[in-house]
Amino acid sequence: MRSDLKTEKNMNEELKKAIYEAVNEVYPQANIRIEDVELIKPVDSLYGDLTCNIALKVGAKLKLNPNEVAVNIYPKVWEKKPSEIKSVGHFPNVFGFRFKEVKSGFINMEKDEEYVQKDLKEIISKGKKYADLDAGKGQKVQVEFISANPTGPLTLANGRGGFSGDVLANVFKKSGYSVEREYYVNDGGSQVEIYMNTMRAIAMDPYKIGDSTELMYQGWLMTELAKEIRKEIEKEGDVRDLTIKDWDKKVREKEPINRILENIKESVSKMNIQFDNWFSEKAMVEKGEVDGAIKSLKKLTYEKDNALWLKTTEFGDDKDRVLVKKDGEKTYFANDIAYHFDKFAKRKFDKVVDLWGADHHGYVARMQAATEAMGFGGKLDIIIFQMVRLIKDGKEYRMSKRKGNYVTMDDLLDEIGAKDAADVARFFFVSRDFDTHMDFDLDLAKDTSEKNPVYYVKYAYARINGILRNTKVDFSKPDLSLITEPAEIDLIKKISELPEIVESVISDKKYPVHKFTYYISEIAEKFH
RNA sequence: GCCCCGGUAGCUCAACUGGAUAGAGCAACAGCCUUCUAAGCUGUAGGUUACAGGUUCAAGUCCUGUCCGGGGCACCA
Repeated sequence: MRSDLKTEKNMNEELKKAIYEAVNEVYPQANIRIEDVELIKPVDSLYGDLTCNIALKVGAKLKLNPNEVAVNIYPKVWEKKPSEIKSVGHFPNVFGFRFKEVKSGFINMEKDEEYVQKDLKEIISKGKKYADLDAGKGQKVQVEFISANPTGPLTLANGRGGFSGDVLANVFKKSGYSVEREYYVNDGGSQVEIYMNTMRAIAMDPYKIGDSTELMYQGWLMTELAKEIRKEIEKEGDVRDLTIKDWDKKVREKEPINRILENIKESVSKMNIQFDNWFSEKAMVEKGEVDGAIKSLKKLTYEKDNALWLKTTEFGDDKDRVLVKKDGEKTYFANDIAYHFDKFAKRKFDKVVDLWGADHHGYVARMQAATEAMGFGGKLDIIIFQMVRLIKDGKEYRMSKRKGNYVTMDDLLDEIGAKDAADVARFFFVSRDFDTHMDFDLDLAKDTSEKNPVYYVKYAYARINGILRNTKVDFSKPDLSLITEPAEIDLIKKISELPEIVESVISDKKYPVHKFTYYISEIAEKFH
């Protein structure tokens, strides 16, 4: 089955071919290959809808004036008859684009009106399915994001990773992939033990920790939770004679990790994110999967200083890494390898995308190396996103000194205050390139006027719906000949860029989802 | 010391992967509207893309070096 989008792509290919042939007819000595012919979207619609720079290249090669070259080439192009399009039929212009002008050596082209109308027809008939691609047909992809340790609440950084991951998963779905969203719960390993021990210590003697110490927010929350748990234990009976062992047992019975995980799940749901899977590290370890994964890598490991090492340097890492420590404990890295082994070997994902904060970038090389060592090279993409600061009243915003400088997602959503706070946060967090440090402007986020880009877009959406409610137009039988206003055509052209944008986001390993926020702002602007 | 990311208008950021006159939103300024306030509408101005070289017909974009900011360099997780 051939989608209309493919037809457009094919037409572009035909156009390229026609240009290529035209150049070789007029300037055979330039030795232009078909790959040299580029069709580019101009920076400004002033220059039309599509442009070709081939005359600049030929001009440079043959030391000729590019303008003259362009003028000599373009008439030949539109003499060409594309092979395939004939059957499609009725376009007065066979390529969907007609010649506009030669300027600064560029051959500028304009999209044909009938072609624009055809786009509109497709947009109307497909509705929400417009720009659905089949690029990922039959492919399983997993997006893993947030995955914050269940030892504290979600913070700003998790907001960025969370919303971006969720949006990326949507884009994959739009591109035809079967998508799974996953949260990796780090509930195993020695870190949890340390956490439990600290909880027990605070619960036993909450005043020792006291109010005087400058604790980080996570520590602060931990203290609150430990005090709460102590109160519950006190209700159950006299605590004066309890031993450390008793305390340990009782604190564990209160399941502090699960409580925090529940808190995280609530925050995630407030963010309108739905995970398909909460993957427990602990459960994986208990199933013995780590040993299995290590075994599968046996040929690439060696013993040194009583520890077991993986030769990650053979796959581009700058040093080898320890899998099993000399005390016999497995490293976090070993668990992570098992986790990714599970994703690829057991669950058979064709592609996995992990979203990590910038503080994990040093971990990328070894994870990629391990993935390659396991035989799944090229299937893992790791997105590193830069840090987030919260700006309020023009200054970096911190919570009270006692709580340190962690700002939780719950606090942020409360602070924004609006009913649709999650939408606002989503838009803001997603609107920056992953490589850019982000300042989250709280004052702007709280503004509900059109100054706030989120509401600018939302109001446009509301107006569109208002018009649709009151209109008598029958969209099942649109009269396209009524579309003549330049503003209308402009808007349709913009909307019809969507398939291209979806495609470009998904095919770029950096997955620049921020493009969508700019795109919808432009649509809203053209609509207004 | 080494590695990663950034440096673009007063501020926060874009720039479709090397193309044309570097664009938006805030803020600023001018005018209009409103009984006042808040807001709104129209317009204006704002740039040697950190700096110095290099490659190219063409560089914010690629290469080299320097400076500044952020992050990271565990048998931690």
